[in-house]
Amino acid sequence: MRHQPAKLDEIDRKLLALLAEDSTQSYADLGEAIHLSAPAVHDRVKRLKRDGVIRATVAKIDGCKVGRTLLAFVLVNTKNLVSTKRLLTLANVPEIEEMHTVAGDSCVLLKVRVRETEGLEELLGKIQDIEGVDGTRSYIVMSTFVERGPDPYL
Amino acid sequence: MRHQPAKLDEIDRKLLALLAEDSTQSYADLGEAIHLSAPAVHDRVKRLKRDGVIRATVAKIDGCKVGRTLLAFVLVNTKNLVSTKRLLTLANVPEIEEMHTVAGDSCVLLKVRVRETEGLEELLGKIQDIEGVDGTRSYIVMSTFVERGPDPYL
DNA sequence: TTTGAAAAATTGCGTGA
DNA sequence: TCACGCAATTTTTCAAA
Repeated sequence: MRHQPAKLDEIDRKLLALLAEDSTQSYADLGEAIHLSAPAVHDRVKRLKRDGVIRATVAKIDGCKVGRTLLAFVLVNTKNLVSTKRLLTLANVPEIEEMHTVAGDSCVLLKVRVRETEGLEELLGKIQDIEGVDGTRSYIVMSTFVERGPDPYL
Repeated sequence: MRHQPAKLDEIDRKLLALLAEDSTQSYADLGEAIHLSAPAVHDRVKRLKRDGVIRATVAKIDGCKVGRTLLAFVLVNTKNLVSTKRLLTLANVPEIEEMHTVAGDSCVLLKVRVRETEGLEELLGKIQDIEGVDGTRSYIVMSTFVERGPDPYL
C-alpha cells in the first residue's frame, strides 16, 4: 500500500532527520554521524527513495528573495463536492503552494504566496469566480517562526 | 536588507525552478537545460546560496511513510501579544511543521502532522494549557493536492 | 563564461559477518 | 540480510584565459 508506513529502524530515522535538514552532506560525512560507511549510507538512501520515504530532494527557495513577499492562507467554502472539484483546476496556479481539502463544511485550504496585496486580491477573484464557491476567509501571515518538513521520529 | 528581493535574471529563475523540483541533477545536466557550462551553473548556484535565495537543500519526507498519518491546520486564538509569545515556546515540538502569526484577531496558525487523532488531541491540550489561549479551531486534511515551495517566476 | 584538469564524491561489486 | 573495503566512474570545483 502506498500509504502504509515503511519499516524504519532508528538509524533510518536519524538519517532522514539529517537529510531533511541538509541533503548536501556527503555520504562520508553522514556515515560518520551515524557510524556507517559511505556505501552503507548510500544503500539506505537508495532504499528510502525507492520506498518513497524520501519523495524528492529539493532546493528550499526564499519567497521574499524571488519577489513573493506576501504569504497567506485562504480557506475556501464550497457548496458541495462538485464545486470543490472545480476548485482543483487551480492546482497549477503558480501562487498556490499548497492545496488541501479539509474536513468539516466542504472546505479547501490554500497556502498562497503572492507579490503584493494586489496579487492576493487577484487570486481571490479567480477563486470566487468559480461556480459553487460560497466565500473565502484569508489569513495573512505576519511572521513565520517554523517552516519545515515532517519530523521522522515517532 | 534581508527581505529585499535579490537581483535575478531569467536564467536564475529557470535554474531555481529546476532545483526546487529536483536538486539531485548534476551541474552538467542543469547546464544543458539552461544552455550553460557546468562551472557556470555552479557559480550561479553558489551565488544564489550566498544571497539566501536558496535557503537550504533538503530531502522531502513522506509524512505517512514515517508514521505521521494525520495532517491538520490549527488556528489558535490568543488574548494578546504576550500570550502569542508564550505560544512560540512550542516551536520545537516535533509535531509542529509550520508556525505563523497571522493578521486579524491575534491568531497563530499551525500546520501539524501527528500519528493519529489522539496525537492531535494531545497537542491541542498542550496548546490550550498555555495561559492566554482563548481557543483553537482545527482543520483536518483529507487530501493534499498541491504541496510545493515558492514559484521563482514573477 | 568557457575549457581543461585536479580533487572529491558517488556508486558497483566482491567479500565476509 | 546488511555492512564493509576497494576501485571505477562521475561529479564537483579550481584554475587560467
